[in-house]
Amino acid sequence: MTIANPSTSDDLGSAAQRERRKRILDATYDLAKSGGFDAVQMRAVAERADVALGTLYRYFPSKIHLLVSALGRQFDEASARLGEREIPGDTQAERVLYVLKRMARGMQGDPKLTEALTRAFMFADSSVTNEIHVVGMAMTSIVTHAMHGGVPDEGALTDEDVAIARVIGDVWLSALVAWVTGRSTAAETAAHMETAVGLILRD
Amino acid sequence: MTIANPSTSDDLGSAAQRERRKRILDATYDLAKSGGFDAVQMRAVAERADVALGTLYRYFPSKIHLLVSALGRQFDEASARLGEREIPGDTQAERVLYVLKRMARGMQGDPKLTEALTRAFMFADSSVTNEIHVVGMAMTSIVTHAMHGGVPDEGALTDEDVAIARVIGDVWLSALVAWVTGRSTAAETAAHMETAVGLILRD
DNA sequence: GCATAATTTGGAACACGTTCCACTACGTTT
DNA sequence: AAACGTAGTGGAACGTGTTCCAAATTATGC
Repeated sequence: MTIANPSTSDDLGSAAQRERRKRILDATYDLAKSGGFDAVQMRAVAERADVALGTLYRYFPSKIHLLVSALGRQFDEASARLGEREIPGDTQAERVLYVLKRMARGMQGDPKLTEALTRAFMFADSSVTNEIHVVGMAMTSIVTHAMHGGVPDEGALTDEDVAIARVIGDVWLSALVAWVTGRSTAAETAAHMETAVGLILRD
Repeated sequence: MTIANPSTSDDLGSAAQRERRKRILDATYDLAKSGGFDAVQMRAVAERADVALGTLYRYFPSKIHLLVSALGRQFDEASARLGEREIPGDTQAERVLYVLKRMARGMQGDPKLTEALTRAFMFADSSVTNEIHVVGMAMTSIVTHAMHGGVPDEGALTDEDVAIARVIGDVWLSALVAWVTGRSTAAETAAHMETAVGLILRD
């Protein structure tokens, strides 16, 4: 018996499988967008994606895997969009804040979606390492890209740059959780990020 | 009809109620310590605390409230223990790292417990704001105490000190989540915290 | 085109968080 | 001491994530 795992194996399977996978992620996205974490119910996802429950679980072994995969797709897209353009701002801090604010705006426009994806990310255990890694890389790449002003000069990426980007990503994540769970407002979150970036990126 | 809520009301109720509350938190602690988040099952907590399931829910309206309250008790104790002593180290960075490492050691000694409490903390929504606040304050107070060298000179606590402490707390939390969920090792976590504190607390 | 393997389906079943209810025990007021 | 209200008990029941299975469907090798 071949053990196929369409969600993590490198080869993406047949066209029909790729199509199913996309339908599932789209359904997840829609449900998350309209009702948040709680609305992403496995039976509902399966029904909307027009697959059986068992099939859904074959593609994504848990609700968390499913949501984190959807988050990964989001971040990849955001990262690609931002990668195309120059980032305005004269200092690293300004550019990073520009990008973070931009992302924050996007997320605030879809609070339910953001809540669902963030919750899943925070709840993920080690079985979701691969999917998490995708998100972490995208986050780091977004921040380093902003630090370097949007010029794709990858040679200039030092270890310290990456370390800094990871620290900023950490603060961003904590702030996001606080916002998503209603413990802080969007304005407080923005102010907090300014403080943090100001501290970390003193030029 | 008086609406009693023994878990959040300021007055802690009768001695019997305080006793029940303690038994419940102790049971939570024991179960979390031996089996982590999944082992803290409401029926199991109720049974071990010798309380009916309905009573458990009267004291703590959800599993998350329960675990976050237990976490709050932990942090309060840690904060009190640390508050008594002078913190060794010549610079703010050294002292903060000393304290963080100390806490990390404690947490690594009880990985299951740490996993349960951290998971709950990250999953909490706005209905848990009060309990979360207790934890946040304890964390901030631990870090600022370390920054000031352990001398209880509260007058010196500036807004910036608090902001810095919060940023460090954010990084610490993200690192903790990564460690708890098996995405990074204890050593990586420690190194990451050194980087972050070094960046944030350049004297 | 057939035989065989792999995948998908539909749905039952289970686990655990949560809710609800009827009943009992207890402490307070009078 | 009697009546009343509040808290606690025991247990059934419900919702949703997850698992499992037999039957149907689809893909693959010959």
